[in-house]
Amino acid sequence: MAGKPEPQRQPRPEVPEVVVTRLPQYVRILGRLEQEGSEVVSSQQLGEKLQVTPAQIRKDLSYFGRFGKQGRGYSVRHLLDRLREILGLDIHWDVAVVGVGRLGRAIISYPGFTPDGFRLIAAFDANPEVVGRKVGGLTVESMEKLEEQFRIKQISIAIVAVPVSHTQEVVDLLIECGVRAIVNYTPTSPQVSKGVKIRNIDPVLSLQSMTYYLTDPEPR
Amino acid sequence: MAGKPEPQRQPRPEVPEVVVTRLPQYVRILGRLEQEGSEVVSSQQLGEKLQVTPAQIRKDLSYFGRFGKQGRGYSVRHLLDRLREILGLDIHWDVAVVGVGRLGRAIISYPGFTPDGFRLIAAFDANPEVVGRKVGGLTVESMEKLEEQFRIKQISIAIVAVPVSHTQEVVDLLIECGVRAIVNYTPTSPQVSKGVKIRNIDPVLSLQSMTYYLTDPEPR
DNA sequence: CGGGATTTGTGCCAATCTTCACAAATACCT
DNA sequence: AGGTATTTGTGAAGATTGGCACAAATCCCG
Repeated sequence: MAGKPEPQRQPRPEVPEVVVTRLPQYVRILGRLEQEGSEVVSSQQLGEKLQVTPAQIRKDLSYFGRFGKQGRGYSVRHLLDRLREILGLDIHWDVAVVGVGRLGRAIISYPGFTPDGFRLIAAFDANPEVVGRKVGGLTVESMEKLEEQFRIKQISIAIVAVPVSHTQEVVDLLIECGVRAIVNYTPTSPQVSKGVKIRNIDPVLSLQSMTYYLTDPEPR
Repeated sequence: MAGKPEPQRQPRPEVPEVVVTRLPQYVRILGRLEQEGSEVVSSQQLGEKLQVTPAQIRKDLSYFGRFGKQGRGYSVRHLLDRLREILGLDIHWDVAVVGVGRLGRAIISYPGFTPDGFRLIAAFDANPEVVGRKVGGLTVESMEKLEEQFRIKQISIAIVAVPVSHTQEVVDLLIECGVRAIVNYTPTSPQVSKGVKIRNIDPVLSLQSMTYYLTDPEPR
């Protein structure tokens, strides 16, 4: 009756969010190390590449298990596999873009954006002049189709690049359609219900916070 | 001898970096409030718009002075002016882009990127086929011209969008040329010397950390 | 095969950051 | 004018996060 055993995911310990945000960085470095042919790496070496203390890396990893070997370090291949599994990067994710203005088009067209494991499968826009156009291999659909498409295709990740004035409204709609993860490119911080994750990509805020230090006489 | 009095900047208290990163968000909201015609706002109201506790806002502001009035709140206009001053947003900043590939072009062409007070004034690329081309009103210059241009024009902010393999090298060069603030669009975390600020814009990391929660049975 | 060198995982402490809670000041209402 | 309702600024408590330092395990070399 029961099919092949599901890839058994570990039960979830209580993990601080900061820790989770660091894991993809570890994955990235480990990926590069693997490509370079490294088989083993220590928390020391990893820390140097990431500007993080070795203790932090070990502590972070310890939330999920014991992956290293004393006196030796971590198997690059093994740790990479485990971390991908933990992050859910071992399965494929479908992603849709909402808002196909200048910014949306740039996101869709930029090849480096969708990393392994993510696939852009739909794009939506409210502007009738944009609907129907092909952008980077995708045909832009109307907002009316959004709900149906998200439900049919079970899309749980959305990228939002609509005008500021419509952001909250669109975010609400997406959540309503079952989306649980949103990358928000608009210069706003939309409110999301519990259980929904949102990440704001906001280069302007970055710029504006750095100028604080530029006006400072003494370097910090 | 002495010219007109310099706009006297306050002496700098010891301010946690997280606080500084929140200030631009306050500025943004205050800007919108001002446009809407609000004259006064309380930490309570500000907090609701930003999903932050009122206490945090008051504490953040208290690092820089006393801007509010008990029983009333903050003058939108006045607080906005003070924060802009504190962040150095009351003066103009010249910015240059290094790396004019797909991503660099998108950044340069996207009108929403450069907010008030920032101006893109130069672009550089190593590829001879790109050098000399016009992109969004800028003529791309060769990397050989970079040092001279940065020094002559006293550019202290750079946006980096070069290939991963050249990132550290370019960052080192920029710092050498006097740059003290860098917005890095490459998927790496370059090392910078003390006194130099860098902000990494890395949507892929955002995506990859959210999937952790998507694989979780219980919503967090 | 034995001893020194590495390196992990973690208990514990330190540092940082957030929130509480309240006195003091102001506004508003009757 | 007096009394109630707001709202700030902040000291202190609380929560979170980061780092030290060491026992235990493993490796490596002669």
